[in-house]
Formats: sequence, C-alpha cells, structure tokens
Amino acid sequence: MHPDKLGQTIKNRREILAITQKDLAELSGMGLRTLKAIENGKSNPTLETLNKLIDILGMELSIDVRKPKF
Amino acid sequence: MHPDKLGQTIKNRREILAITQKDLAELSGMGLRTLKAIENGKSNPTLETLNKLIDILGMELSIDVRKPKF
DNA sequence: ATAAAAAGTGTATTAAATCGCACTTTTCAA
DNA sequence: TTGAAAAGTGCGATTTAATACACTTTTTAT
Repeated sequence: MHPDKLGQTIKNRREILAITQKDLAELSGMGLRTLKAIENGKSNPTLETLNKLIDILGMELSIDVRKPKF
Repeated sequence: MHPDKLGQTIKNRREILAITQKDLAELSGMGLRTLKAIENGKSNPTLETLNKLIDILGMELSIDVRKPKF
C-alpha cells in the first residue's frame, strides 16, 4: 500500500459517501491540510491518522501474509 | 488495527520466520529501537515504516470496506 | 456567465516518529 | 549453573508528520 494508492482508496471511498474533505477531516478529528496531503499521495501518515480516517469511512485495515500468485 | 495488535502481528510473524529483532531491523532498513517500540505496541508508526516491515515479513497491508456482521 | 463551494498550495510552528548509544533484563542452550 | 544471545529501556539528537492561517485554483450549480 503505497501513498498514491492509499490516497485513491481514501478519496474514492469519500466520494462514494458523498462528503467533502472538510467534513471528513472534522469527523475524523484531523487537520484538513493533512487529509488533503493524504488523498494526494503527498504524505506518509501515521497509523493513528490512518485509523481515524478509515474508521469514519467504514473501512478496516488488515495485515496478512501475502498469498503466492501460483 | 491498534498499536498493540499490530505489535503482536509483527512479532508473531517474525518468530514464525525465526529471525531476531536485530536482523529484521537491518533487513527492513530501520532502526532496531523503532522495531522494538512497534512490537511492544509503544509506537505510532508511519505508513513507510510499516511498509518496510511487512515487505520483509512477506505480508501485505490492505484497506477495505468493513463487512457488516449480519 | 458567474457566484459559491470545494479542492489545492506556500509558509511557519509544534508535536512526535525515528534513530544511535550505552546499559539492564530476560531467555535459553551447553 | 552460567555465559552468551536476544530483548527491553533511559536519554538526547534529528527528522518530519500534523497543524493553522491566508491565499489561489478548480469544480459545480444556477
């Protein structure tokens, strides 16, 4: 999960929920500037910041062993 | 994914692979002190740090919509 | 076309993640 | 038992994520 892909994931989900960056930032209790940076893939967010976001977005973060492609 | 659970996930996986904290830190290109803090749930790591770790551990991070329990 | 809402940006400050060094504690095999 | 390897900790330095303010650009609805 690289910054660019993360940003798209967050942005896509936010748009599905039809809320603005400002509202998402406020609901998540984080700075608007920070959210903008994340969505634009220009940030290296902390786990805490990530958790705030995905919680409000109704998402979850998971870490699992990579499945081999063959 | 809270810091405590993350720490356990990392530690469990490392022990399955039978490598030391020192080796994992070096392979991941991160400070030993940082890895120790993460495993002990006393850290709020950045995405970049997380990526370094799970990459070496043969794991992957994913963010998906929460499935309802019913 | 245009006015308002939403999104993006430059700069500066603050809080905290990362890091190395030196040391202590715990684990574990001989 | 004991000695070495592994894990954990106090401290201080450096880097950078997170933040607010003020402003510009883009998007959207009328």
